[in-house]
Amino acid sequence: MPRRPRVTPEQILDAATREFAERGFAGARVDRIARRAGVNKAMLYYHFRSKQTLYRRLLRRAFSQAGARIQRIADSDAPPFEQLDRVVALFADLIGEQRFFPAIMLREVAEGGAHLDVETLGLLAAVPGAFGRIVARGIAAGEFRDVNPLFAYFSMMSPIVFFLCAAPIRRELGARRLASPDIRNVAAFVSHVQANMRRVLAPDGAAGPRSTT
Amino acid sequence: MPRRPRVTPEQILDAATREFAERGFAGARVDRIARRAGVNKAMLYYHFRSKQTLYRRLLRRAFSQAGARIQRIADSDAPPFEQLDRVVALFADLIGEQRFFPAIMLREVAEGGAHLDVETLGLLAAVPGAFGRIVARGIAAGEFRDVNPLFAYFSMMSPIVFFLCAAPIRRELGARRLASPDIRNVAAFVSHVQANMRRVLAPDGAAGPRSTT
DNA sequence: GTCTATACTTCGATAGAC
DNA sequence: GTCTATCGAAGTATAGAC
Repeated sequence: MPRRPRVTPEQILDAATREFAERGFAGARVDRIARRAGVNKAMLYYHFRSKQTLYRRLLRRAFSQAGARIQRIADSDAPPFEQLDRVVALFADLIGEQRFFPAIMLREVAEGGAHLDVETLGLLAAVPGAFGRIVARGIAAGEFRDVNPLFAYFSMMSPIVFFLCAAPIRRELGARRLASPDIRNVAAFVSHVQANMRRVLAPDGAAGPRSTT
Repeated sequence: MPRRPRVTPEQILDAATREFAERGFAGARVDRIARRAGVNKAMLYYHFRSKQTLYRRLLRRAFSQAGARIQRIADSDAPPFEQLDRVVALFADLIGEQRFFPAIMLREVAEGGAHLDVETLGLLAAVPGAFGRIVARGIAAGEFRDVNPLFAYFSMMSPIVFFLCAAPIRRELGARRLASPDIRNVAAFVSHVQANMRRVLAPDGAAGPRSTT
């Protein structure tokens, strides 16, 4: 029975996520990823053919997880407005669990998806896809007003990702008294986005239901 | 009377904006910036001390312009909901004019502001600052409901920046039939965000005014 | 599977002539 | 102000022993 390797590829992916998040694809150093994961460079290249392979593998892992969990909400029999609240909270949770991943998303968007291959693109597309099904179902049920599901996706996801990623800059601005320092509260912002989305999707003339939490 | 230099520092800044947007700070190549601007590397280093100096200078230029133009809207005597519509449209316009800048913003946020010095941070902070004054004035006038102005800023700015930056990826997904290909319409998305913000800021019980355009 | 040592390349920055 | 040539540092990737 073979002994479990001391450092698993999984741990290398974790270290790489952090490095790519902090420095970007070009700025990431394979040396540093290896050191952070507790392996040497040769070991890393043994498990992953190249820096790019490593990068794509961690993207696929994160997109798969996110897509599956959103789809689970879509498949639940909760009413549309509750699914909406839940999916907003899920995004914040995902970021809490994978603290370094959203920065990678931001960079990849900025780069125009330069490092994405077809398989990774497919997994990425499943995320707005699953969200879109929630919105479409709400519209079909007459609970949501008729909006473009992809527009709704961007209106929901972008503020969450942006606000949470910008935490270090907001902290810096607060410390230097360039902005009010009291708005670091992530939970408050998540509630704000939930309230926004209820208003955005409420049918004309209705104020939309209050929080379901 | 001295002859105007063939290539002005201004042109170098433009070339650098594009290069930094496409490749990020670490991925940007000084050689390429020089070539794109039509100067040689030594000339570039003559005008700008280092890669980092160049980078900060272009950030300051863009933040100053954006901050000033938002403040101009805030200083106008247009009613709050119209100022809101205008500032959303302004963001889209700014991106149209400085097509490559938002990608730099996205990356800088992802990086936690690692390349920003105090002066640049100050100019950056003026952007949400000016927007916040529009919101605060609307709240004081009883036209907007009471929301955190910075929350409102992120709710407005993030979708615009994200959606426009993601255009290449959306195009790619459409071409590969991984997503519906028909949603490239920037103008439609801007209208969507304007409508969203009116709903977000409308006082409780009111549906908020219709479009003012 | 694990490691050390290193080959090969690229890049930021500068020297120094004009 | 403008240019050519180049230095030195740092990076990805691999060779080859164990």
